[in-house]
Amino acid sequence: MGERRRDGSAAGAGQPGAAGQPVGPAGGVLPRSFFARTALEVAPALLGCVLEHQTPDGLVAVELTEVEAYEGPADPASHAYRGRTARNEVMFGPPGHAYVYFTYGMHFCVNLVCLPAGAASAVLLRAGRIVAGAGLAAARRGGRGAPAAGPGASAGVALTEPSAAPLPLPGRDFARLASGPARLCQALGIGRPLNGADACDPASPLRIRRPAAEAGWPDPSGDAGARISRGPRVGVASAADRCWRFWLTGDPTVSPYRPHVPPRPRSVTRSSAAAGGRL
DNA sequence: AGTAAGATATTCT
DNA sequence: GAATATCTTACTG
Repeated sequence: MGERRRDGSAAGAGQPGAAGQPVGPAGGVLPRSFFARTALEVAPALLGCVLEHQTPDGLVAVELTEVEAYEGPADPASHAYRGRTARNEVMFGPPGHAYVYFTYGMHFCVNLVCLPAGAASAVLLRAGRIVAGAGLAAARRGGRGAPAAGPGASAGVALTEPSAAPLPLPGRDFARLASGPARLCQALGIGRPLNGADACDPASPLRIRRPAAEAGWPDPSGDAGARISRGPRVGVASAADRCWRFWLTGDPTVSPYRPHVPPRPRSVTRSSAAAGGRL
């Protein structure tokens, strides 16, 4: 299980046309019944599906390459582990909706809710390959050496010059556009306003579509199953033994696994220094 | 290559 | 006050 690849050599292979136009519509929107199962069942089935966000600036779509399942009360790593709060309320709602949360004071992450209303379960969308709107995605990401996103920079970025990041990007940069849950949100322009959006509604700005024509989907037990790997979730301290992270084997957009790193003892913060901390 | 530090919302102790 | 489902930049070898 812990197989992982870090090469980006094949990244350009799936890049959209030089004009950055959509390569073609994916399949129809996933039915709500698709999400009326446990996150553990939904997660691997989501791989290869297409998440798209329509805004006045344009459309950006990604094919999901990496996801993680989070169950509710039985999963110590889940936001729902300790019950309902203002933040995780959407997790307790009907399936197929987006649970967007803000973390580390800077980043957004997006989940898709599973199980019927009343139960809390969701799949975290960790990475994807851009299949439409790569130019817009790159502009949102700041072109390349994007300055660290300040609060509020992830969602309403001023796009004065979309051509600032012409395609094709170098393979490595293209692969990194949505490689990681916060990067994925930034590339798609997903922010707090989309919390609760119905991804199963074709009229919603945020939609989840089935693959255009994936052999073996949605039954991963066939040949397609060989392309899916699984391992422990990234960055979770508790329940690290649960292998609830799923990704497309060898895909360059999948972020390398990072075990949870316990925070270093903070040396001297402003507040502690002001309080008279020694050094 | 790897390691360190910073930004700081939300929740829990 | 401390931890967290993160990412970027700056530094060292």
